[in-house]
This record gives sequence, structure tokens and C-alpha cells, in this order.
Amino acid sequence: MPPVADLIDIRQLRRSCASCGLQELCLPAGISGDDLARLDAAVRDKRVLERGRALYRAGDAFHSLFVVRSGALKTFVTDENATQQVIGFHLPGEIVGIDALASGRHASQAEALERTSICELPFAQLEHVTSEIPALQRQLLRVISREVVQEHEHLVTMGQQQAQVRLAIFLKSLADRYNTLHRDGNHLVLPMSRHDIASYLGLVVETVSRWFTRFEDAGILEVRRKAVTILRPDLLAQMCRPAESDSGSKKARHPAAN
Amino acid sequence: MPPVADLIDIRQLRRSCASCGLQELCLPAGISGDDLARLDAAVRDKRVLERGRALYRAGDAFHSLFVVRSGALKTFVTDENATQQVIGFHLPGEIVGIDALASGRHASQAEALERTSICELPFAQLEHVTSEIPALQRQLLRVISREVVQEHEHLVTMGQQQAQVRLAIFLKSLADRYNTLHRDGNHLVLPMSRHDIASYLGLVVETVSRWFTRFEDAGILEVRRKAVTILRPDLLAQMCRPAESDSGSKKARHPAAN
DNA sequence: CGGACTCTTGAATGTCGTCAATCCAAGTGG
DNA sequence: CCACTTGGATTGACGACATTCAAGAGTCCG
Repeated sequence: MPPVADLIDIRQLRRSCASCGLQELCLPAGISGDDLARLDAAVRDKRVLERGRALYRAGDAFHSLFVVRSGALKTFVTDENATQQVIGFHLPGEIVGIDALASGRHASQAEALERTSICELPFAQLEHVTSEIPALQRQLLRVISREVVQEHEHLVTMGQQQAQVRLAIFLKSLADRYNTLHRDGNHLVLPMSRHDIASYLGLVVETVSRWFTRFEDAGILEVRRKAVTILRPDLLAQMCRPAESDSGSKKARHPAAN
Repeated sequence: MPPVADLIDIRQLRRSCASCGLQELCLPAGISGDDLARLDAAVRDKRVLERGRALYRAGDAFHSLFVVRSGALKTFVTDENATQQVIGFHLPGEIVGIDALASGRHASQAEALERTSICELPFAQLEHVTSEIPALQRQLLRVISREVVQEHEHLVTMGQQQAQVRLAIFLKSLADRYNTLHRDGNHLVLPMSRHDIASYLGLVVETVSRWFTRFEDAGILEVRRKAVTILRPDLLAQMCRPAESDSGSKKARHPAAN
């Protein structure tokens, strides 16, 4: 993405929710007039994170929820060997930090994958505003619910043991998310490294790399490092289901009981 | 678990949140007096589900959130081949149905693994009460956050490719949850089938079965079908970290960048 | 006592992880 | 401007471990 356009975007969007292009997808959806102004007052000054900078780290005290305004984040946990496990990638309009609400401390780390602009929602003020505006309370829960749904889908993906299916689902879901953001879902510029993708999918880099190549050989993708073009969305969608070993579609991996 | 004790439990707990043994772990935590009574009024008559009965199915319209009072649930999604993929197991005090908030329809199915008692929270009424009681609003978000944290942990487990580690983490986390419920975490009676465990962990039944046996051979567990006793919690905890192939603990699977 | 079911066990196959070498793009310094 | 470095990405050969397939043991329910 051209950095110039990005900068313009940030400038245009800086002022308020009312003038934000994400309005329909974000917390303000369905909120208007006075209520919107009150929500706006609860949103603290927007921040910009350079690539690689952390928004919060595991163990940090919880003060705020955050919404991605532009750019992209990854969230991950780090084990004792400094091995990181990516939990999620977060695009504009998505909320992060919910996992800290239970304990009052962040359990994971959130980090910018590229230059990323963030809206901070100090929780105390957010609570205050939501208690006054029932529609906002509902909308907050909806946005949280969206995250839960996405994590369920991720979980289902990880349940898939075939690597090509995991990668296909990953690409497809990324494309879908690009589409809802009114971007071209067939021309992806992946902000994350192959390592991040591998970690997110429970695979190793080499496997991810190999399947990118095979998808390219099959004419499904064109891959040039971070730039991935989906040439055959239909075939990609087909790869999202597990390959059946034998013809009779009878034996499944976890057949439903009763 | 002796069914008699269970029945007594249900009877004792039936009336209200105020008299419920889960008070500290559930929505009412930190709520008292009048406010508690108002919450109580929003909780619809408790239901009991027999083993195998669905609380809701994928596609059902969303009306309520549900809290497990006693027993256990599994939630799962079913693909076109009727293959089910277990997303989570839910013990007393845990909330289900959040994923339906975003779209207004349930994306998954929730089913009783044993005789299970449920509190239904009709969403319209819950919203009303939470908007009047800020502490309850916060508590609702906390309980939801707990679920998100659990799903993150599940995700990290699935990121682990060694089957024995996945199973060990599963057992350990179940034991921990039993402990917070003031049950004996070292004497588990698994309400779910081996199939369910396998699906939850992204493995096949045979693999799960084999590792149960090997854990038993190693003196870590005593396994008699559903009854699992943890003989050596220390060794089990040790199994929760990936086995290092070579001595130098340097090379990890997804080494942290920078 | 038999039938259906879940669970367990065994042997063979194949996929993905491991290890190692190479390639490529971008950045640095002479 | 070019040699050199650095880090990520790719490719190949090999081996381990989980899945697959198949059969048997144990349990539940009629």
C-alpha cells in the first residue's frame, strides 16, 4: 500500500468517529447525533504505531480497549523459550484487549505489523458512556462477539490437520475481510511474515512456503513475496474443504455421533 | 459423579442467584442486595437438559445467553459432511451463546454432555438490567472475557503439534477448572467421549486413546474409561511443555523475531 | 445373551517437521 | 557503484509421528 495514501487517510480520519470511514463497521454503527458525540469524547487521542512496536505486552495492567483504525496488528503469546504463538491478526474496525478484562492484566502482546493507527478506548470512560447509551452497550457486545466468532473460525481451521486446507482458509478469510473493508480481496498484500502465518496456523515456515508454491503451480495464486493475487477464487474455495481420500463420502474424520 | 448428589444440588440451587453456590464465579460476583434481586428477575426459569439434548443449534435465532449451573456442555460446529468439530467444553459458571450476538443467529450448536442445568438470560432483559447496574455490566464483560481467555488458551494448545502435549494441556486445564469449582481436580470423570476430546484437540480418537495408555504406562495417570486419576500432577505439568529434541534448548519451533 | 457402541491395540502409509543449503531483496559501508 | 552483510523466503532430502485401516476388547442396553 502506498504510504502517501495512508498518511492522507490518517489525516482525514483523525478528528472523530463522525468523520471516520469505518463508522459502519466499528463501534459507532447505529449511533448518531448527540450519542455519537458522547462516544467521541470517550475516545482518547489516536495513536500511530510504527511497524514492530507493541501496543501492549503480556502482564501490562489493563486500562483500555483498542480499535484498529488503519494498518494491522498481530496478537501473540510468548512462552518461556521466547517462542511466539500468533493468536490473531487484526484489521481496521476490529477490537483488541478484551482478554485483559477478566484478570485486569493483558495475557498477550499486540504489535503493529505495519504503520498502524489506533483508537484507544479508556475503559472507565467507555463504561460510563455505554451505561448512558443502551445502543452503544449493545454495539460493544456485538463487536466483541465478532471477535469471538473469528476466533471460533480460527479454532475450526486449526482443527483441520491438512496444511493446504489451513492455508487456503487463511487466505480466503483474509480476502473476505478485505472485501468488507471495501478493498480488493483478490489482491492481497500480506502485512505479516511467513513465520507469523505459520505460527498462526500451527505449522512451520517451510510448510507454508511449500504450499504457496504449490498453489501457484496449480494456477490458484500468483505469489511474489508479500504480494499475493488470487487468480482462481473458485479453486481456492475448493481447497478450503478437506480432500476426500476415497470416493464414497462416508468416512469422515470426526463423524457426528447419534 | 453420583447422580444423587447432583439432584440435591439442583434442588438447592433452583431458587435464585442469591442461594446459588456459583455466586462467586458467575455473573452475580460482586453484586448484592437489591441489585442481585433485579438480576434474579431477569434470569428466566432454569432448565434441565438430558444428556445429548441441544440447548441451541446452528442457525437458531438469538434470544438469550446461557450459563451452565451444573453438568457440562460442548459447543461444536458441523460441516457439510456432518463432521463435527468441538469448539469448547463448558463447566458450571461459564457462559455460552456470545458468538450469536454479532449476527443474531447461533453459529454453533450447544449440547449437554450429561444431565445439565442451565440458567437462561433473555438478552433483552439482561440488557435492561445491566444498563441500570454498572457493576453488573462490568461483570458481564468479565465473564465474557474469561471465555475469550479460555479460547486463546485452546488456540495455543492447538498450535502445539505434539499430540501428547495437547492431551496433557487438556487434562491439566480441566483439572484446574475442577479446582476452581472446589472439586477434586485429581479425580476427573470426563463427561465427554474420546471422540469429543479428539475433535477438540484436532486429533483422531486413536491418537487420544494411545496417549492415555502411554500416560498410564508412565505412571502419570490411572485411566479407567471416563474415570481419570492424576497420579503425578508434577509429571503431567512437565508434559505440558514440548519435548526438546536436542539438548541445547535453543532451537524453538517459532522463534521470536527481532 | 446378543448387538451396538465406544474404546483400545496393531501394522502400514504418508504428511509434515527437521535440518541444511540456497536464493532473493534490501540495506550498509567502502 | 559495487562487494558484503543480513534477514526472510524457498527448495530438497530425510525421518518421525500422527493418521489410516483393520481387528479385537470392553461396556452398556436391550
